[in-house]
Amino acid sequence: MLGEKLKELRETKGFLQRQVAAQLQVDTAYISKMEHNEKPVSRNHLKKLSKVYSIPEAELLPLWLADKVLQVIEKQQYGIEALKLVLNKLDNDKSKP
Amino acid sequence: MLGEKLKELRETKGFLQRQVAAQLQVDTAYISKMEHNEKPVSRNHLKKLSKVYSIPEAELLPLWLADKVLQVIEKQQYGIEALKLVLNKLDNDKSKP
DNA sequence: TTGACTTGTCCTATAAAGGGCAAATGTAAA
DNA sequence: TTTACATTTGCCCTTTATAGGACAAGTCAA
Repeated sequence: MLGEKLKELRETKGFLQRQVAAQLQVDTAYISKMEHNEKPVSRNHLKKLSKVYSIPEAELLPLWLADKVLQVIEKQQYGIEALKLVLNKLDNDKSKP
Repeated sequence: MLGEKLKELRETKGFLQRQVAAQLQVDTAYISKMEHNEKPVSRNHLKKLSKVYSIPEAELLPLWLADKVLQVIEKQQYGIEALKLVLNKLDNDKSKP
């Protein structure tokens, strides 16, 4: 999910991977993999990316987290049930902290 | 979430941690930690536990997965948003596989 | 051809899993 | 009020997995 967003941002801003790579001080292959969800994006890179693309980090963070969740449940049975359990629990914990 | 369930199961079956520990071939401290969510439960142990307590693994798996998800989003902002994004994506992917 | 991007392979460092041991604490009964 | 288990907690250790990243070679479009 994050990958697509990053690619889209880069393209609408008209940047080349080479340019973004320079800002993060990595090579272009690394950027390519981020945009294809083949490498996780570190919190640190996420922050830099939000600067490079001039958007609030808050716009990327949910996607970033979602990818991490996705990776936990992918190829696993009961993923949806698990997510619902978690949502319920969070809801529940909120009312009595 | 899983910990509480394991403890409850053990108690209603009237087992001691020592007995369960023997079945899994670990020490009682390890069982205690599982029941307090202080150590993750491996898939393998989960399977054994389902046998020890004579319940289908399917009764434990969602809780087990939920704990893993929880651990990803805990102490993180936008956890709920992320979960909702994931649920949407899964829903979406289902319709066009 | 050249420049942009992708893909595969490899390496290293760090973090987490899996687990033991000892000491502390809880608890019931003699 | 000791004794005897059951459980919990803290600390330690080793192994495995993953993150983070480089590099080379491949593909794709103009």
